[in-house]
Amino acid sequence: MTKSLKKPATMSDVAKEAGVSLKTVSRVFNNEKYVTEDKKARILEAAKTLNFQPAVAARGLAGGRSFMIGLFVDDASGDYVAKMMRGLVNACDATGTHLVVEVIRDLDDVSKVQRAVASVRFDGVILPPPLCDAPALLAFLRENGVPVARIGAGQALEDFASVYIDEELAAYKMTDYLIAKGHKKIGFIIGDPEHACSALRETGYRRAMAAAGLTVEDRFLAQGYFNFPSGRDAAQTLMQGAPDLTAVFASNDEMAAGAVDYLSNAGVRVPDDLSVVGFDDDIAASMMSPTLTTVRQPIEDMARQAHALICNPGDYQKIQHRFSVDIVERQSVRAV
Amino acid sequence: MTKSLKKPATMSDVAKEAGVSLKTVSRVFNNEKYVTEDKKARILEAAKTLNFQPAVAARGLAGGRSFMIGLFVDDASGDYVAKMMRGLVNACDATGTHLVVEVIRDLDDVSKVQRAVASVRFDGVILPPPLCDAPALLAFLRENGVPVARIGAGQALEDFASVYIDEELAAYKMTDYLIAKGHKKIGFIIGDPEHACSALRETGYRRAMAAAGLTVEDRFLAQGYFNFPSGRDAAQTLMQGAPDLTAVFASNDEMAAGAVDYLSNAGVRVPDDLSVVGFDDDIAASMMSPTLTTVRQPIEDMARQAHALICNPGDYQKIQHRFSVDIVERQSVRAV
DNA sequence: CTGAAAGCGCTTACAG
DNA sequence: CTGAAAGCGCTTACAG
Repeated sequence: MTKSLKKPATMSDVAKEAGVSLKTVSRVFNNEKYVTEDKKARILEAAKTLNFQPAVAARGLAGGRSFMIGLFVDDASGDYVAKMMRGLVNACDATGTHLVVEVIRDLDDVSKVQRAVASVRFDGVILPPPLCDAPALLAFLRENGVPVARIGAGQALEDFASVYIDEELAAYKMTDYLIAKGHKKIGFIIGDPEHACSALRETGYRRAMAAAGLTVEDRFLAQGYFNFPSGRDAAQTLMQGAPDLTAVFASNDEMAAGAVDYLSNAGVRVPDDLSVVGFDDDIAASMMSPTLTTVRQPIEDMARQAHALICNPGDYQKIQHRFSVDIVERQSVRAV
Repeated sequence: MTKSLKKPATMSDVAKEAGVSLKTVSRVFNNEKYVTEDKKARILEAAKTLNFQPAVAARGLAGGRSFMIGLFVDDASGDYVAKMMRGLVNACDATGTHLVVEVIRDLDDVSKVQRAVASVRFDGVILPPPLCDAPALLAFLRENGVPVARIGAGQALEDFASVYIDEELAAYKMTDYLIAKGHKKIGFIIGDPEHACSALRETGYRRAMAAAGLTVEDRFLAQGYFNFPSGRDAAQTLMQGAPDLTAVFASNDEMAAGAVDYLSNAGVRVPDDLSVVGFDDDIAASMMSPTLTTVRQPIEDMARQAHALICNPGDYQKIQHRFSVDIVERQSVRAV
């Protein structure tokens, strides 16, 4: 009736219990073929009664796989990271691999990455923005042969796996959506210049405006940094320079939320006086009021796919996986 | 000029390069004493030029430490998790240890935990709510001798390290704050019953009311589940049954945000018609409008401390570390 | 203060 | 289909 008291069972314990060799046990835990069903069953049963689970440390040392997937982020906060983590943890569970999170603040200093990589020997590393576009980091990982999957990268790179959306097209569509609603003077809040997607989304906005024959005046644009306060500030700038706008497209939801916050405090009603849209379908988008019309990108799925690209030994490089986006219509837009 | 091309350097490489034995190199990387400064310097230099970093897998196998800290959560979303992660990653960086995130959805099913623990052999595991109060999980970890640090646990447990705040006192203070502002009819939105803190916060609220000679009628209470929609629903329930309330204390910020959302859509102005306060100082608290008065608990610091309790070989058990809280005054309360 | 030996728990070739 | 041997890169006792 006593449970396992301290020392975890080892593969040899299982081998002995099942009356087979070490190697045979190893085979079943690695899904190799050539093991009779008979033995396999005995081994699995022995493993179960002994509560055996192969130790990743030993497997790593002997086999060259660490069973560790690195998620490198510049900041662990935010709904974007949370969504990636959900997708990744899920994929990890399904593959017997584990998610280790590393925060890399300085995109130009590779030393921390080098230490992490050298000590953990990740089976692969996931790089969300803005790390996915950091040249120094990418170069280091390439030189050291670390499998990489980039999420939401701004530009394609032949030798790295990548999952992404067409940022420019997405912004184009959203702008077009606003235009279809009758808006002509549409403002735009630019994202953090450090993120490659910022320029792409701006381009999409400009293209859509141009395609509709609408002019983009300088005063229609304001610089933000993908966070709430900068959205607030940008809205203020916009309202001062371009009070004639009927809609504002913030290039992410946090900024949109900041903008709406500023506006409501300034007595500008959304969407009655001004329509506002965002990008990401951040959790904040459904928690604010009015709820925010935004571009949804399937981050959780993208993360899962990124994990797959890393784990499948197939030529993971060269694999570029594009995801499509939807516009989620909520309450923050009004037709004019 | 060629950089490290593939195979990472090993400790033997460093030993050779520095002209010492393997063991001596090992000594300096483990901060053992008895190494002459002279040799130590040579070793460190050799390590640097070779870009050497001890492999955790090898260290783990030989030394019995995995250098992995497990963060077990029931859901990877939310600002609470983000804050913990920030504190933990920070502590990990400082100690050469790594953060592995595992999502445990079923609090009664130990099988997933058992698999993770057996394969990774965590140096320790961090348990935030509600996992920190899950009996089955705790029992398993105890039986297997896994060092544990609980964050925000509802009840003390002699044999597990714990960092926490006095939930009841915090809720008492917040209620008292509202009372000091002249409120007498104060509503309360109860948190998820699965979280031990929910009952404690409710008790704090009730005690403060009683201490002030105020009555808590049943209609002053509504059940929530610590998320936005449930806050919205609870506010509706409250407004229907107790339209005479002048303040509502939501036992976390997400519910408070949901409540405010419902209220503003229902034409109830916050704080003019009704004051609302929350708990946590979630990022949402400063992003909503009005900004939310709430209880701030130092989650990041608590997480760092939890990590320390696990890593310091001292009798980590028995160590119960209490943190204090502050009331953050913002815009959602009005004196009556 | 320093080092040679053994071994951690697996997987990798290699034989059969 | 199965197993015995060697070795992954470190740390642990143990000697000196």
